Amino acid sequence: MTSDQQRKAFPFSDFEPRWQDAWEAAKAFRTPNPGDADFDASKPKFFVLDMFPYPSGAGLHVGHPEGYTATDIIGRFKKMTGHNVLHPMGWDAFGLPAEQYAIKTGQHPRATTEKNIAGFRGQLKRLGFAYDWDREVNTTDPGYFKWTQWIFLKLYNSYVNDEGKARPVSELEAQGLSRDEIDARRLAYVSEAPVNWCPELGTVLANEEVIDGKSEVGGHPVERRPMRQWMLRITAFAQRLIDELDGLDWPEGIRLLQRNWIGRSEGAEVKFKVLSAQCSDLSVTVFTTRPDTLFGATYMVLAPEHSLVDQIVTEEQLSAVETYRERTARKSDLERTELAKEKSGVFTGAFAINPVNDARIPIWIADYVLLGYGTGAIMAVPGHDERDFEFAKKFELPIKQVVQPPEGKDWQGYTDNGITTNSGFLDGLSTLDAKHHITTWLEEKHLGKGTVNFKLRDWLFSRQRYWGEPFPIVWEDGKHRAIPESELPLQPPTLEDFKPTGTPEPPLSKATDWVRYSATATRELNTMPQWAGSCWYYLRYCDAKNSDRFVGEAAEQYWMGGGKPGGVDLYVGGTEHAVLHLLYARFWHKVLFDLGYVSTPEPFQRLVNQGLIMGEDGQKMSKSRGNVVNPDDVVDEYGADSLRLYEMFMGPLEQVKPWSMKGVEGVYRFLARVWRLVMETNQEGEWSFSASLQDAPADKKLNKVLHETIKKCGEDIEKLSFNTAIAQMMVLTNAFTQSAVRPVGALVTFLKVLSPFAPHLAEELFAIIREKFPQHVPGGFAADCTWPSYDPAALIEDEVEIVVQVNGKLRDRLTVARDASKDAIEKLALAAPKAQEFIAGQPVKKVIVVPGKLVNIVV
RNA sequence: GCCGAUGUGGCGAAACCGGUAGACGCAACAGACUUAAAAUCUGUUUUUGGGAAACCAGAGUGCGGGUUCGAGUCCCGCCAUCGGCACCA
Repeated sequence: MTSDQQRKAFPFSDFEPRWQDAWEAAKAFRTPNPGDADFDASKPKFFVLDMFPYPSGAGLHVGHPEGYTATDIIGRFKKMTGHNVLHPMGWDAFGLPAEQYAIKTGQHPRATTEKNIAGFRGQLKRLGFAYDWDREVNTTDPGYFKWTQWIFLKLYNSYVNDEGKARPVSELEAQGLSRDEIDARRLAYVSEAPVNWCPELGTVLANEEVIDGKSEVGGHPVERRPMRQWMLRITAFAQRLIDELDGLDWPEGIRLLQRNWIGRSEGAEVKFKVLSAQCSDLSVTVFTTRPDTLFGATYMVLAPEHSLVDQIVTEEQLSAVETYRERTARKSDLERTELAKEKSGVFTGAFAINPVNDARIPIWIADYVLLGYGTGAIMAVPGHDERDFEFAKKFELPIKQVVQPPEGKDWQGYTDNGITTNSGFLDGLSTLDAKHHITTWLEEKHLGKGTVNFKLRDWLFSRQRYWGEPFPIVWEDGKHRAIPESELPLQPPTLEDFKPTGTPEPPLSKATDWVRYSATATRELNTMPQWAGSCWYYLRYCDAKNSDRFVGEAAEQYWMGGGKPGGVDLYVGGTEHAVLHLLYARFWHKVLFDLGYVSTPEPFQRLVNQGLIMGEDGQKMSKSRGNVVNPDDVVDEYGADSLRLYEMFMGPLEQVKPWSMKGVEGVYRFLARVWRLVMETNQEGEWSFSASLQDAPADKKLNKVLHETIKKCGEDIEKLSFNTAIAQMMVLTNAFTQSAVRPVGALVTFLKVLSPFAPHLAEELFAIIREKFPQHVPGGFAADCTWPSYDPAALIEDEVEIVVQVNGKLRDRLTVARDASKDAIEKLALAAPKAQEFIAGQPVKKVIVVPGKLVNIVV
C-alpha cells in the first residue's frame, strides 16, 4: 500500500478505477434492444435522458454531474426493480463555440471537437455512470448528421394541411399546385425577411438566440438586415405546441415560459379606409385584442417599415417621415429596447376612417409598433392602452373614454375589463360581451374578422458558419431543390480557412469544387444551427448504430412508444433550454409524428430541471470570480462516489444551492464509515476484514432501521428526493456503527440500497464480503442484483410514544401499546401528572385523540 | 411593470394529508483513545430567563392579520431575494 493511500480514509483511488475498468470490459451497462438475443420483452421500459453536453475545451463543470448523477441513480434503481433501462450519453458538438475555439487555437474544429469529446468521455467514465456506451451519439459524426439532413429533407418535403397536420408535398403536386405555390408552403422554406445579423460572429441568429439585442453566445451586438435565409415553419404548430403542453409532467414554470414565448392572443382584424389625395381605394388592416374599444380609437400607428407608408405620406410630411424611417432602420434592436421608455413617432399627414363611427383619425408611424407582429399596424386607443396613452400625451393626441372602470378607478389609462361606454350600440355591454358583439358586427359588414396571433416567429434555420450540417440542397436557375437521399450524408468540404468571410457570404463559398454540384447547379452554402442535432438525438439513442433508418421501427416503438403515455420517461437538464431546445425538439417530433415516423406526439413526458450549483461564495461560478470547482480535483481528493453523493446530498435537485468543500468531506466521512463497517485498520494502516462483521441475525431495533431505510430510499428515489434518502442511509450507518455485532445479511442488504448512489464502494464491499460469506452475496455486479423489498412487519413497534398537549402546548409524553384504544389513551392522558398540573382543576371542554400521535386536552 | 420560484438554527437543509419544528450533514464545544497531533469513537449545540445539574418556564419557521382544539404547512394583505419576460397592440 502506498503512503498516498494510507492518507485516505478508504482506498477509493484503488478500487474506483478498477471497477470502472471491470464494468467497461464486461459491458455491464449494455442495454439490449428489441431483436437482440438477450432482450426481455416482458419487462417494462424506462428511458431516462440527460441533456447531452456541449463538449467545450474547459471540460466538465460540477453542474454536469448533478443531473447526470440523479439520472444515474434512478436508472440503476429502475434496473434493480426489473425495468429495461435506456440511459445513454452523447455529444452536441456542432456549433459556434467549437468553431471560435478552433479559430483561436489555429486548429480544425474536427480535431478540437474530437479532443474535447475524449476529455469529456474520460471525465464521465471516472464518475462511474451506468451509460450504455455502445449507444453514444455525436452530432458531428457523418453517420449521425446523415439523418439530421434526412429529417431536414422531410421538413422540406412537407407542408401543413387544413387539419394542422404535416403531410408530404406530393399531395400538393397531386392537387396540381405549381412549383412556386408548393415552395410557399414547405415547412422548410426560403425567405428574404429582415433577420438578426451579428457582424462579430459573422452569422445570422434565431430570435431565441438574441437576448436584449445581443447574441446569446458572446454578447455581441445584433442588427436587423434583410437576407435570404432558410426558415422552418414552426408557427404552423403554434397552437399544438401550446395545447399539447397540458398532458406533460413538466414543471409549471417551464410550461408557462413556453406558453408565453409562443404568446397566443385572441382578437380581431379591422379594416380602416385611408383618405389619400393620391389613391382612392386604400385601406389598412389593424390587429387588436380589444375590438370592444374601437369607438375609442383616436389615431392609428403603422410600423415605420410598413409598406403602405410610401403611398399615404403627404408632401409636407415626407421629409420628416423619411428622416424618422432612416433613424429607426439604423437603430439596432438593442437601441430600440433601450429607448423603449421614451415614445417617438411622426405624423404621415394621412387620415383613416374609423368604420364604426366614420371618425377621421390621423395616421402616424412609430417604432413602438412592430412590423413582424399582427398586421404591423394598430388602432390607438389611448384611453385604455398604456403605450397609446403615453404616446398620445407626448404628441397631444385626443384621449377618449370608452370603458367604465369599477367604482373608484380613474378611466384614463385603465386597461382592464369594465362596462363599455360612449360606443353607440356597444354601450352597457361588458368588455367580453362587447368583444363578441363587435366582432360579429365586423364580420357581417365585411370590415374585419376574429383572429388569433402568436408572438412566435418562424425559426431562422441557416447560419453563415463552417462547423455545422450542410443543407442537402442545390440551386439551379434561382430555384432550390433537394439532393437525393442516396447522396446523404452530405459532408462539409475540408477547408483550411474556414473563418467567417466578414460578409454574409458563408465560408463554404471558399470551397469552389465542393460548391459546384453540376455544370448548372451549385450547393446551398449555409449550414444548419447547433440546435438541429439536438432536436432528435434522443431518438437516435434508441438505435444508435442503425445505418438504414434514423431509428429502427421496433426500437422506436419500444423505447418511445411503450408504456403509458410513452416518450422519454424522465428528462433532466437545466432551465436554460426552456424556449430553445425544448421547443424546437417538440416541433420536429410533431412533424415526425404526423408523417408516421414516431409513435407519440410529444417526446419528453416528464421533465425535471436541476438547480444551478453556485460557488462557495454564493455567486454564480465563473472563471473571473475564481470560484469554479473542478470535478476532477474533487474526484482526486475524495473519490467519485463522494462527488456523486455530495451533489445529491446538497439539497433538493431542483433548487439553486451553493457548493461547500466541507460538505464534500462530510459525505466522504460517511462513505468511510460504511467502509469501516466491513474493514478495520491496524497500526500500520493496513486494512483487514472486520471481526465485528458476523453471520448473525439483526436485532429488532437494527432490523427496523434497515427496513425503514429500504422503504424510504425506494420512495425517495422515485420522488428524486435524494438528499433525504442519503440522510436515512446515514441514520442506518450510525446504527450499524453503534452495534457491537454487525450482521452480514443486513449489511449486504444495505449495500444494495447504497449501490445506485455509491456504486464503486458497494461493488468493492460486495467483492470483499463475498470472499468470507459467499452465501450472503449475490453473483454478478452490484448493479445486477434486485432491489430489496422491505418487511412491513419489521417497521411496527409494540409501543408508541404519544404526546400530551394541553391547549395545544406540549406538556407530557406517554408510552402506550401500539393498539391501545382511543378511550384508553384519553384516560391515560388525562391522568398524566404534567397534564393534570396544567389542567389545574379546570373543566375539560374537549379532548382530541390522534392515535399513534398525540392527545390534545382543551380546557 | 408582468409572470414564476424561494424565505425555517452560525451554515446546507428535514418535517407524509394541518398533529412532538430543526431529522441528516457542516461548523463549534466537551470527553475517550494517543507521549502528542491527526484520524476515529461518544456526547452537547434554536433562543431567552431560572438552576450546580437532571430539569423547569417563556419565545420561535420573512412581516401583519385570519381560520382551527392545534398552522412552517390552509386563507387574506405586505416585505425581501433569485430567475424569466419585457413596447407583441
